[in-house]
Amino acid sequence: MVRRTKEDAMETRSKLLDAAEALFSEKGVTHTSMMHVAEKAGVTRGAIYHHFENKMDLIESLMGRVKLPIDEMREQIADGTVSDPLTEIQERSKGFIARIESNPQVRSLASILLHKCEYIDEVNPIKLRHVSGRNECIDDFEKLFEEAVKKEQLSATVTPRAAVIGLFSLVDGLIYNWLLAPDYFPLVEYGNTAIENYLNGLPRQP
Amino acid sequence: MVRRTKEDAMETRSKLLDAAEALFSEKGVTHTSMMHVAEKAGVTRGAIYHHFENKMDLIESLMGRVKLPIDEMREQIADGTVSDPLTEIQERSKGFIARIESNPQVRSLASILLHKCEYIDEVNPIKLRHVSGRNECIDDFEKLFEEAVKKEQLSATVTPRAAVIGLFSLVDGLIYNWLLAPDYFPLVEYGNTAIENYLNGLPRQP
DNA sequence: TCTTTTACATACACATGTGCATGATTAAAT
DNA sequence: ATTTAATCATGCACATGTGTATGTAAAAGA
Repeated sequence: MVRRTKEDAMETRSKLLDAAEALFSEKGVTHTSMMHVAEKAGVTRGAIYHHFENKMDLIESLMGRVKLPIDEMREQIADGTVSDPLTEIQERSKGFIARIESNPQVRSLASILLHKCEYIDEVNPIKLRHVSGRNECIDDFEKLFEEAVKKEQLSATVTPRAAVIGLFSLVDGLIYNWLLAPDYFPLVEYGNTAIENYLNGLPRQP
Repeated sequence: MVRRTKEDAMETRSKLLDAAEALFSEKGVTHTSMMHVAEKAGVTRGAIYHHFENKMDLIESLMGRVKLPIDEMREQIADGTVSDPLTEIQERSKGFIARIESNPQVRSLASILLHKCEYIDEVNPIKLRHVSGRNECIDDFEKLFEEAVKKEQLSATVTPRAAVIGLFSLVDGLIYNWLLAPDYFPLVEYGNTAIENYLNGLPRQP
């Protein structure tokens, strides 16, 4: 078979991305060759190099295909100020880990980001994808914490930035460890209580 | 030069391990070849294959050379029961991240474990090194939390295991994010307050 | 209908990495 | 003093991966 219809081409492209996603999250990025991806997708390497420039381009397309939880959060957070910033923070954090557990594709990408690739240098698109939207997201949450202090939900001694870093680290650590061994603990159950405990531990207004 | 003294041999072995450690944490494990290590150590590949069987053996020796913070904690925790388990937990957690920041070699290994290798399968010695002592360490901390409940420092509603998972995830996340961009936040300062906040948020005895 | 372009397959050239076998020289053992 | 064995260096065979150039048949366009 050669030169099928345009819809067929998009389908093979999707199959290639699916194959890459599965193989990357299973065997790691560097341990997966283009031939592995092609075989899994049922085509030859030529098909890959027609749709993508190289492995990096393939990875970028893979990452750009899904909206990660962090991107979704940013969109929701953008629309105006909230009345109860502290519970807003809590709900968004819980929704974050909930999406990791419920959505298999998001889980695969998170696994690739956290466990199946090596952060070698600054120009690594995987690393960029990981930290770019994240830093902006941290800024957004910092504003929420500032609001919480302003509304006297939290003590003025709370450093918003430090509070955000702690919260994000907690969420990251939960996901990191859960993906390492998903049977070891229930992510949403333990994660939700951990988030609650952390937020409850922040100094309140006397 | 060939066949030097036995002390010389141990020195070249050390140089090889040093070179591997530096290169692994800089360029990633899979992107570092045996020739790179040999060149950095000032020898040829033959020297490596004399001292180590293969890359995996080199990695294992690398990991076994230093005592990671988690190993140190386990030793200290073993000697008898403590009077104040909650502050014991807090001090150990703080000491953990403090050692990451202060000891460059520990920091390098942590960077390799968290960012510079791919967890491909179960027999990966790096992954084993990472999770083996860890699970036992979790068990130890679980006992400390049980003690804290028994001594009525914490409410009986606290699930010790969930509390440990949360604490470890927080510490892991802090280290993970800090190693990703050390200039982004002060690890010990933010980390200590985050740990305090988390522990303060655990339900207390009324 | 004819031409052009697309969507791949095939094949080649090249680079890189590994494992091992062998060689050379001297420390260590006898 | 002689033999043995350790410490590397050197070189070969092999495998794997990449990028690209070229071929091909059908879809798209004119």
